[in-house]
Amino acid sequence: MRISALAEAAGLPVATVKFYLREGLLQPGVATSATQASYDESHVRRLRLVRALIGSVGLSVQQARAILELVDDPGDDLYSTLGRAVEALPPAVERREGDDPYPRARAALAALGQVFDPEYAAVAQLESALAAAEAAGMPISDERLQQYGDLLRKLAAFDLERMPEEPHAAVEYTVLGTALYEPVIVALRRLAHQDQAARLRGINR
Amino acid sequence: MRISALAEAAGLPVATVKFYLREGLLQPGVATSATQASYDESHVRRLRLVRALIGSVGLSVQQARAILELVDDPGDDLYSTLGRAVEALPPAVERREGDDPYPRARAALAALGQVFDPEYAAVAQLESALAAAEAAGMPISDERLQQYGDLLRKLAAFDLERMPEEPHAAVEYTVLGTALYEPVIVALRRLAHQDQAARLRGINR
DNA sequence: GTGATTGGATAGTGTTACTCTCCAATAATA
DNA sequence: TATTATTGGAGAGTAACACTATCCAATCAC
Repeated sequence: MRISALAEAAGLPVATVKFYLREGLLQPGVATSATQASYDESHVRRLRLVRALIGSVGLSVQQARAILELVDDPGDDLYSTLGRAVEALPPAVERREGDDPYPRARAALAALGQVFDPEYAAVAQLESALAAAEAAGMPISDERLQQYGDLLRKLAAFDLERMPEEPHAAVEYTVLGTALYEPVIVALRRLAHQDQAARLRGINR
Repeated sequence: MRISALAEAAGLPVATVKFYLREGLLQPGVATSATQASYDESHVRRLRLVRALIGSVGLSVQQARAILELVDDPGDDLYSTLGRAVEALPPAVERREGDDPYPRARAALAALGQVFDPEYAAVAQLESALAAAEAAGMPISDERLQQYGDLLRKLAAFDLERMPEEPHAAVEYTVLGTALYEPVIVALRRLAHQDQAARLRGINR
């Protein structure tokens, strides 16, 4: 399969496929001569993954590259690989210095009784999200935090139970599951709100 | 308060405050002369909200404007206001035509027994998220869908129970709650995964 | 009265994600 | 074999975005 066939199979312009090659998002094909390379199904699958990450999940090219590198070359520690994946995912936050750089997140996680590594980017992401809610005049109450925390721990437990045994598959599941399932969760939450609102509305009429 | 004091109070450059004024994200101050206007605490609060939406939640200026317009001028129907808010929030999806434009979402919501309006943007967002997971080779199983759906309905029920009575407050709660609490939920899910992974890791050693 | 600040308009900047153009080398077809 | 089409690779161009800077005459503060 040459590049034009690959582009067609993936439903993308050739120029875009070349761009992804240049950016290192797509592995090069096997060069068969100075001006020809051949591609296969694995390239088509990869392009679909790239489009899913960039188009649907909304990652930047840089973020997608970071995620793909982790999937391609996961290292041996699932724990630290997940850490690096979360750092690559939005929202981008800068790591802070000083004692107690994440007071809201620390308090929240302590209230939930969760263990956490302050280096893990999600801590800074939680801090930023809690600060934004507060700044906008809608702080998260302790009660809401407990409720959210409980439900999301259940959700995480479910995910972890279904993690594949084999290390490489486990990394792919964890990293891509984080990136790909979050939009599903957000959409389902919005729909659950509508479902509940519709029921209330039905009752009120 | 003049513009420079306002900018300082919000921790932003004057040029940026002017930019937000131009873009209609910040309500104009009271003009006291041809070259002077006065601002108050409400402008400071608004700027904090704008920065929360743009900086922390990651909305574009356009999306933030759409959300702020809904909060400022909510109309009388909470249901349709929430619909327009969700349309303004990422991920941006285009509405599709034809019969059964959202097959995956339709099937998923039918399996969950949820009522839904196909015009509601979250349906297209769910379709896109499910398609992305599928394209990337990690489709959402029925079992996972049930689990996610159940937990998120519980979460939505909690949110709805705490909705303020007063209509304007209810709209603000619903629209801003959707925009501001989603990042909290995503961060908490990531942290719940880490918590669970750390516990597993502890057991394995 | 004079230097600083203001609102308002316009233009410029850096980043991002493509998209286009060009080229000589090669492949496909007549 | 001749000729037309396509390729990989490199570079430049583009459109959108979120600011940021500059200018200006009108006003303000001292």
